[in-house]
Amino acid sequence: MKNWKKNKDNRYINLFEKLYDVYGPQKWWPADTPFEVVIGAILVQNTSWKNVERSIKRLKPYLSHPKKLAQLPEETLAQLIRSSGFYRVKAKRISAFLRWFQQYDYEFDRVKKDGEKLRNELLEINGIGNETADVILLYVFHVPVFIADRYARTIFQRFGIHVPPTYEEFRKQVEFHFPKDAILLNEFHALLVTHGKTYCKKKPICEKCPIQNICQRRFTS
DNA sequence: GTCCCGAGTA
DNA sequence: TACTCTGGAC
Repeated sequence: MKNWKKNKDNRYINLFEKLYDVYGPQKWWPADTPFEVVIGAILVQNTSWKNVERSIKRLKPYLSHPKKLAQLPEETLAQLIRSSGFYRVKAKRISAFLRWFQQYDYEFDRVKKDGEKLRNELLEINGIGNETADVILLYVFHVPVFIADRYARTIFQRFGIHVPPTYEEFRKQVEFHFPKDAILLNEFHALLVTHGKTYCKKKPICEKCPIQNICQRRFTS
C-alpha cells in the first residue's frame, strides 16, 4: 500500500480501513473447502446465509467428494437444499457446475487459466452470473477481483461515491481505485457484507451506524 | 407482510 | 424492464 498512485480516489481504501477498524478481520469465505465455497455461493443467491447453513450441514458428507454429489439424482439434491429457497433451480445450477467441474476431474488445481478467461468460462455455466463468478474467482482461485454486489452498491451510494449502473462498470471502477490484492479484496467484500447486514440494510439503521461520522447519508434524511 | 451476499428468460 | 424461482427468520 506504499507506492499507491496519486490519481486514485482514496475514499475506497479509507472506507476499507474504517470498516476494518470497526469490524476486524472477517476470516472469509465461511467454508471448510473450496468446493464448499462454490456450493455456498450458489445457494446464497438472493437468500439469507442462515438458510444456506442448514443446507450446507445436510450436504456435508458430499462436500469433500464432489464426485459423489454429482452422482446424486437432481431431485434428491433439491430436497437436501430445500431450506435455501429456489431449491429446484439451485439444484440445476449445482448440477451444471458439477458438469463443468467434471472435465477437470473435480480438482480446482487442474483449472489452469488466467482470470479473465476463467471468468468467461464460469459465466457460461447456467446459474453462474457476475457475482457468483467473482466469488469463485476470489475465494477459490484467489484472483484479485472486486465483488460488486448489492451491499457494496448500496453502501457506496449512501457513503457518497458515484456508482455506475452496470455490474461490470462498477467492478472495474472499484478495481481501479483499490489495491489489486486478493487478500485485501477478500477482506473488503467480507467487511461490506458484514456492514450491510448489520447496519446498511435496505432499511438502514443510521442512528447506530459505527461509520455515520464519515458517511454522506446522515445529511440526506 | 418484508427481506435475504441473484440469475435466467422474454 | 418485469417476472419467476422458494424457504425461513422476523
